[in-house]
Amino acid sequence: MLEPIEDWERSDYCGCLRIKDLDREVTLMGWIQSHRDHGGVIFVDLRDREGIVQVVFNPEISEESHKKGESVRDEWVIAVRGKVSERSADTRNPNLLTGEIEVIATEVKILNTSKVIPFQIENEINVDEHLRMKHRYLDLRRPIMRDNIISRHNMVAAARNYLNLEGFIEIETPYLTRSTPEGARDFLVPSRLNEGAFYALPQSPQLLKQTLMVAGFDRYYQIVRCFRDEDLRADRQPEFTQIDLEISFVKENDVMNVVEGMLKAIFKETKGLEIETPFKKMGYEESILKYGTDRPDTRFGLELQDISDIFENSDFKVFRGALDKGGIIKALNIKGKAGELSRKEIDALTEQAKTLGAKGLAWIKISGGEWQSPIIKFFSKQEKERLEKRLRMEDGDVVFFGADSAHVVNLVLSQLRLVLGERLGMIDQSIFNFLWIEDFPLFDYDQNEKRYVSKHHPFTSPREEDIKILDNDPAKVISKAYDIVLNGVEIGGGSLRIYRKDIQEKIFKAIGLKEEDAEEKFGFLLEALDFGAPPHGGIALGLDRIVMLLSGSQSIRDVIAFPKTQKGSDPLTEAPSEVDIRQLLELGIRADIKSKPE
RNA sequence: GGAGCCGUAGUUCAGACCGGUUAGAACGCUGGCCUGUCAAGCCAGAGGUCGCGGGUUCAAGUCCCGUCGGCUCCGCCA
Repeated sequence: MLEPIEDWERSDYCGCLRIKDLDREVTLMGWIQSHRDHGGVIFVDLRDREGIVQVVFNPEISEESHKKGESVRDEWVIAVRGKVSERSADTRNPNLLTGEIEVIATEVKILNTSKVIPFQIENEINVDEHLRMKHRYLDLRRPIMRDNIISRHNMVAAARNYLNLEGFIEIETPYLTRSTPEGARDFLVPSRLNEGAFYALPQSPQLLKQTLMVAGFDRYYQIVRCFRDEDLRADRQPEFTQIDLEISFVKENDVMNVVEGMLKAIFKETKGLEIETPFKKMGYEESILKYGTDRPDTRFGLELQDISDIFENSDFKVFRGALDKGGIIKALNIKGKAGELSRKEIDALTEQAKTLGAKGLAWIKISGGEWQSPIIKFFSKQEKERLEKRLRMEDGDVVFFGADSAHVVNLVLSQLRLVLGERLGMIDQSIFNFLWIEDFPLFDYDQNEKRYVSKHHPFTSPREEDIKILDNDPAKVISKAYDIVLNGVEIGGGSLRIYRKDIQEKIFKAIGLKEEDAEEKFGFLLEALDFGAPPHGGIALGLDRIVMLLSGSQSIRDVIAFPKTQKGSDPLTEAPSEVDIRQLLELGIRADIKSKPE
């Protein structure tokens, strides 16, 4: 039944045929999207990567082709020769780009069959993701997935094109590199030639791209895979792709200009969208204050307000207690939406807040001039007045409160802000809202390890004016780092780097890295800094996340051809897998192998 | 490491709260009819290790314990 392709050559993509191709003899090859057998005439929707066209099998045109048309099933692969003809007015399909025409089959070859597919090849499916991944070759046949992958390709092409024209040189850095156990957990690769030693897959090419600056390649980029052995999320995979770049002899704005130009080109070329540059900028402190996060979604307002001062001497134990423990109190006023939020819904939000570590979620609802709230009875008259004035509370408002450590309050209220923004339809889904966050503190204090740690990474330059307080007031030091945020998603981060050895050593000292440890881990960089390192800076953009936002996908997995599940496994290849004991012996590695029959 | 939701025909789900006859529906699949459909239609039919293991019970898809897997989130992600 199956026939070889022989000398048949495809003349067109199914999805590309139009009325302009009328009367042409074409040869198509593709998959059967659906077949409709009317006993006489048979219709087949033939699909390839460009789309679908209707093929007609008419026994009066070709008895043999019609017979084959009767036998075919969904997802079989066929080749069709036939003539492009115009559909009559009443049989046109406006839902298909090819809907004005159809191909009348004169000759057919069945190239391959298919088992019955486990899920439909169409956009709107609701199928377990494990099943989709196990049959990824089918999942990727779905138009929406195909478009995501193609859109990703177009985006990379646009980025390369822009950077090439701007004088950047793409340079590859090794994937087998050295473990530097600062930051994320490394994926390790045992070295056979050096028993007991390991390579690490790079978390980013950070140190090597800085080395390239010292080498004089003053404008570098790379579309590069990075690896981090941490837990997965909807927007986090253990291997992901960055648009990584680094430039010598620049200031923050120069890097930002390149990124803005590149994103402008990408959106123009892949979406036909004009995005406005330069992007808005916001200081880290302002972002935390108003939005409770360093990646605010600024497509809508709904800002948080710090009201700690109002309750400094309050009798309300919950609020006062939070303050006494060094915490804060913040409020979120949902203007005029009291009618839209039921008590039941507020209770559900409270439960949600608890999963984030809050002890509860206080609220006040104003309706008919009445303040309804389980906590209002604990407020003094003065507190009520100051609250009303500060939050501009009016009839119809709902106010939510967070009182806890700054971390919990910001986490809970920033989440609540997003949930309510979405729920109440305050977000314009058609907008792409870019924002730079700058003036990050250089360090965070790690409570567990009782030491300062780099907020960005230890090669980030502090502001010149802060170098003198590095030793005695590290918490106050501001860095020359910048993050770029799109619709509340961090899509990239970068900084001006340290290019002087003495300052780099000071930073290592500030984060408690001993001289000999610094020497062992980063000795090559420190030495390079001693051989004429130019001032330089750069950024890394998360390619997968940008494609995710650009395509309106809910998960990064939908823009990666072969992603991993939350457990880091791949249902298609069944990676990771156990390995042969002989492989381990060669590597000088012992492991607890669960015995597994052949 | 922790929290939540989910797992029943090929697929998506109902059945579970309140244990009891032969586990249902839709789509898909198979066969038949059908010359203008495009989510084709009509008729007939097949299809189940209720994720897995253990427990309670006269009796478990349903209750209990454990475990595996998928998703979301916290921690983690310099």
